[in-house]
Amino acid sequence: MATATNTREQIVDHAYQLMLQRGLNGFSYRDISEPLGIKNAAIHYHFPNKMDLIRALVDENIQRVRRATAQFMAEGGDARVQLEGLFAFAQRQCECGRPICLAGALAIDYDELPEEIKEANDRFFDYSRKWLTKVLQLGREQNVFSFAGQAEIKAMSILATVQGIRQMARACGQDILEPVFQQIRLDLGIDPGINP
Amino acid sequence: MATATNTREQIVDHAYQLMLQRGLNGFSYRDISEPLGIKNAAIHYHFPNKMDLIRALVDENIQRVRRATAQFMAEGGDARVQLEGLFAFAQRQCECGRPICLAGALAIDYDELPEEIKEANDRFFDYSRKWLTKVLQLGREQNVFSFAGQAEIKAMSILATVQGIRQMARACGQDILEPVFQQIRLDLGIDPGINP
DNA sequence: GCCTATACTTACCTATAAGTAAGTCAGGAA
DNA sequence: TTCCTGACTTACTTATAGGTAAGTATAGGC
Repeated sequence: MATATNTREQIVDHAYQLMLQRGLNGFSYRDISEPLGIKNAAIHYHFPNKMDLIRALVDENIQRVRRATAQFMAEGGDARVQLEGLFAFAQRQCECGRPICLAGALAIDYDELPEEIKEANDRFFDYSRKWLTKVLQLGREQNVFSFAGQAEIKAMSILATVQGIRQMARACGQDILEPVFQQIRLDLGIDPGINP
Repeated sequence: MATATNTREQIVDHAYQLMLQRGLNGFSYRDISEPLGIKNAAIHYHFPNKMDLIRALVDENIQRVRRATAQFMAEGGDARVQLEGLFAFAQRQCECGRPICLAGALAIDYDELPEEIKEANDRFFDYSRKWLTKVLQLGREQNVFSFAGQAEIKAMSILATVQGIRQMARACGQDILEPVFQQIRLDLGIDPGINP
């Protein structure tokens, strides 16, 4: 049928939004099927059980970050632009009602997840850390970042800060994002006068 | 009855643990009543509905942080000791199966919460931020911390980092905590040779 | 010894969750 | 033209959730 892939995509889209706003146990198949005007069983047709659906969200999540960073990972580039990309992404997600990221949302339900989903989610963290490590290493070489310690640990630390502030934005509002991003820039010794 | 307050406390204890491990919608009254050898209705007796129970957890959370920091907030003290207290607390919580903090766990379920619980939870964030801001300000005056920007924003940034890394510890294991805490120390220019 | 409040248990209710088996129906291949 | 496959719907099942009303046992005050 012509709408086949379309329905599947719409299910994933809705599930993604619901997952980020309410968590794994905070939404049901009805929350997806009703707004789409389909039946619950239609979701079961595409995703036999809920974990199959969650698996699709995790895969989607990995693909998105890979797409967004593919060029940099292959060819390198301006470190500051990459870092600003991370900030802008978090900002946009907040604005469209997705303050908390998928990997963060799944952390709460972690021991409910089957092993393969844990592994897939871990790959998202691994990839993100590798990307930001490369950004920081290059930025140091380009003399636009300055920080103490290993790039890999600094990368974990910045990812944690972004993760944490997105979580806190739910309570405090998204206005806290930009000041904290500015603090990260300050801590990286970024000269505000020089734009990339 | 002699066991009255005891039962109530045990309910709160179990609920606290379950809330942190599975999130608001990830545990049921049965998960509390069964291990305690009581009936679901006994929980309803103490907490007429689930939100009353959650409210008790949030109150408990605020009281704990106030107790832990009361002396410093009244009289001041060594800034490094306070900061290490935060790190040690996070470390201990991870070790006893509570990687994610209550306020963070509730962030996922935020729009499900009644207004009064949101406000109570916000007070936890506010209080934590005020405490850490004071720690950073004093540390700067004591010449043991050095950082760029406002103490209040730096405080938010550090709280976010701790919050975020605790979330990530669920996936990556608690071994990532200490390196990231060390990064926070480095970023604060803490001299590792001088112990408080 | 009776009374009352506290701290429960027993026995229910209703709603909703995830999931399934069987049927429908359109469109393309043989 | 028939038949098969993909994409569903209809109509169910079973389990569990949160919640309630009425009853019970015990301790302490009078």
